[in-house]
Amino acid sequence: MSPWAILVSEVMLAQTPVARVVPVYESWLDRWPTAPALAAATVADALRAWGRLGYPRRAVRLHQAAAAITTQHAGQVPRSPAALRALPGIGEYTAAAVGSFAYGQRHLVLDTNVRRVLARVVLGQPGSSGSVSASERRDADRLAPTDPAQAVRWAAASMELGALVCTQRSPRCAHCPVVSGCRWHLDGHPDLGARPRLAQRWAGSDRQVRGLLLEALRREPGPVPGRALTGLWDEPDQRDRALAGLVTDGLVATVPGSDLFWLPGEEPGTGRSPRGQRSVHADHS
DNA sequence: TAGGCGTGGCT
DNA sequence: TAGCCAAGCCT
Repeated sequence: MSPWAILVSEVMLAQTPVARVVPVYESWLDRWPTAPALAAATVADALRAWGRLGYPRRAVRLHQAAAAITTQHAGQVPRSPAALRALPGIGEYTAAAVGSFAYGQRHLVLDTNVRRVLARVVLGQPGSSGSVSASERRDADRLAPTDPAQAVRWAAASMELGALVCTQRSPRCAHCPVVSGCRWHLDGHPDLGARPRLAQRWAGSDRQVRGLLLEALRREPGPVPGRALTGLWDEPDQRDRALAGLVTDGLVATVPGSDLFWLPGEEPGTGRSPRGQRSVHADHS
């Protein structure tokens, strides 16, 4: 796998089950095998190829990252954590994962699975929450091998352990290779309360409306009148709010007052490079 | 820093 | 059935 392929996989796998990622990932890399290839496409192309993976802003940010890689790094995914971290949509975890799995560097790859494993084994707690703490980094740094190649293996192994064995709801302790040293298991699986985060209501949420609107725009080849979107949701205020949010987030383009909406990159009109017809958001960036 | 951000399978 | 859950990032 190329560093670009690894970067794409990490972005897609964030918050999305691997089984759903695989087909999109394969067709995506088949179409855009390098960052410059994606950068040459439109955001609309990226959003349609993203399909129903969810969190479509990831597709927009991946497109932005591809552009930055093309213009600022000669088309090559950067190696340094700082440069990776500076790319749109690349946070601490993804930068560490790309540095590790693409370039063989030693990093603390603290995704939700690794953090849960460490919380249970080291602290005897059912899980972790919030942002990564200094003590979590100390524990991870103490446990990870010093040698970079071994540290990469350790990172991959600890992620797998959390994803397949030390799972959130039904941990398979009988099959766990480190159960004998797991403080949480030895303590009898205490449930120290601390609910991670209350699940947000889905039905009737702005997220649901955004999903409906974007799905409709993905299906259309070009600009769509706002009135064509009204039938998708019966509360006009919420529909307008959701649409405005999509524009703000760079997922939808429009011209203020025009009542036309489209996926960024497929501007209506003359067909010439339409400077003034980018999204409202882009005009201020 | 808590909350917003999609989607669909699983229990 | 209605939550719960899945390799985060950003503001």
